[in-house]
Amino acid sequence: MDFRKHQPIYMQIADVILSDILERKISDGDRIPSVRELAISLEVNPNTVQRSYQWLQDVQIIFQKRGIGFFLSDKVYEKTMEVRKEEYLRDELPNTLRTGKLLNVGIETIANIYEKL
Amino acid sequence: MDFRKHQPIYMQIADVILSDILERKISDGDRIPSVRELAISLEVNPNTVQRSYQWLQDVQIIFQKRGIGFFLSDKVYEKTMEVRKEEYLRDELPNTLRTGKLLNVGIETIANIYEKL
Amino acid sequence: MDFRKHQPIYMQIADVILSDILERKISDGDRIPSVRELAISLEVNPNTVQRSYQWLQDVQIIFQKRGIGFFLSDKVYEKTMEVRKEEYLRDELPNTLRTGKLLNVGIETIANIYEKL
Amino acid sequence: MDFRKHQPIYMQIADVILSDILERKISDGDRIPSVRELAISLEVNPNTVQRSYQWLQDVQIIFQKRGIGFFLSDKVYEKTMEVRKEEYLRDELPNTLRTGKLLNVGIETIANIYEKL
DNA sequence: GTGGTCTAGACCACC
DNA sequence: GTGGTCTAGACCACA
Repeated sequence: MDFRKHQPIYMQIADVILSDILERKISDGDRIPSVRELAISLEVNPNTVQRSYQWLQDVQIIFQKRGIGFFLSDKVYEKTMEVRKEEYLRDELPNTLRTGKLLNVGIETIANIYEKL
Repeated sequence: MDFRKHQPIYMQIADVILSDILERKISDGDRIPSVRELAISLEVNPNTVQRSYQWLQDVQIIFQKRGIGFFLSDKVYEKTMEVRKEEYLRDELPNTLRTGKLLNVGIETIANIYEKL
Repeated sequence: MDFRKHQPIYMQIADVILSDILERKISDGDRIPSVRELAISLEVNPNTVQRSYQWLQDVQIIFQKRGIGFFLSDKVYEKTMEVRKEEYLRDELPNTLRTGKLLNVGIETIANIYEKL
Repeated sequence: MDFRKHQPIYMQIADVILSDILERKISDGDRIPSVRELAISLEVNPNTVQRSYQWLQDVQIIFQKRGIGFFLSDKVYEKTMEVRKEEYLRDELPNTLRTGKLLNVGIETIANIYEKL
C-alpha cells in the first residue's frame, strides 16, 4: 500500500482484489483473506480493510458467509469489468478528455491514437 | 462552478483561466479579475479563488504585481501548451485510451463524452 | 441454511423446529436430532446447533435429558401457538401492515411474497 | 439514540433524517447539520454520524457541497419513499410474513386485517 | 469552518 | 475464529 497517494488506502486495497480477479488469479466462490489477516499482512488497521470489503460487498463483488468469511460472488469477472468500466466512464476518461480539450487536442487526434494502439 | 464534482473548486477555476488562454481569449500581459471580483461573480469563497491564483502562479502562468493585481506571464500560450501537451500525448492520453480498449469502450463512446464536456 | 441472510443461522435452525411443530410433523415427547447429527446434516458448526437448542430450551419448547438427548415439551403445539400468535395478531402483523399501507404496498404484493416464502 | 437496540446507531441516525423528510419537516435543497454539530448534539462520535451521511449519500437522499456541508437532494420525498419501501419489501415484510406462516396465519386473515386498518 | 481518512483499541453477535 | 460497530483522537484537503 502506498500511504502517500491521493487515492485512499481502502480503495487501493479494493483495487488489489479487483486486479486479482481481472488477472484470473481468483474467481467465483473463492474465499478471500479475513479482515484481520489482510490487515496484518498489509500493515494497516483492520477498520481500513473492513471498509474495502464493505465497498466490495456493496458493489456485489464479494458476499459474506456469516461467521466464516468473505467469498467472491458468481460471475465475478463480468461484474468486475462492469464496475471498472463504470468508474472509468465517470472519472478517468472524462478527466483525460477534459485536459485534452484544454490543450486543443481534437477528437480526430484522439481517434487516431486510439486506432493505432 | 460545480460543488458536487470530485474535482476541487479551485482547480475548476484554474481550468477556466487555462481554457481562456488556450482559446486565445486572453493573452500575455492581460490582467485577470481580482480575487474579490472573481469570488463574487462565481459565488465562491475568496480563499478559494486565492488558492487558484496561487496554483497558477506556482506553474508560472500568471504573476502578481503587488497592490495592483494578477497578470498573464509572457508567452503564456506557448508555455502552457508545450509543457503539458507533449507529456499528454505521449503518456496520459494513450494510457487512458489503452484502458478504455481493455474495457471495451469504443471510440464512439469516447467521442460522445468528448463532445458533451 | 442460508449463510447470506441477515437472520442468524441459529434462529434459522430454530425456525425449522418450530415449523415442524406447527405443521404437526413432530409433537410432545418426541426426540429431536442430536446436536451432532443435525450439525452434520445441515453442514453447520455444532456450536451453532447448540445455540439453537439452548434458545428453544430457554423458551421451554424443548427440554434436555442429560446424556440422552433433547425432547419436545408437553403441550408444545399449544404453548408455541398461544404465546406467539396472540402477540403476533395484536401487534406485529398490524404494525407491519400499517407501514405497508403507508408505503403504498398493496395486498396483492403482500400475498405474492407470502406465497413465495 | 438508543445504544441498547440491535439496530446500529448510524442507521438510527439515518432513520431520523428519513422520518423528518417523510413528515415534511425538511425538504429539497435544505442543509442538514454538519457532521460535527450533529455528533455533539446526539452525543455520538463524529465517525458515526459520518457513516450515516455516507449511507444517505449512497442512496442519493443527500449530496455534498465541497467544504460547505450536506444538502437534501431533489425529489427527496419520493426517493425516501422508495428507499424505505425497498427495505420494507426486502426485510420487514418477509420477516413478519414468515412468522405468520409459522403460526398458521393464512393470507386471508392477513388480507382481512389489512383491509380493516 | 466543512467532510474524508486512518489508527488504536474496545466490545459485540455469531459460527 | 469471523465480521460489525463504536469511540477517541489525529491529520488532511478543501472552502
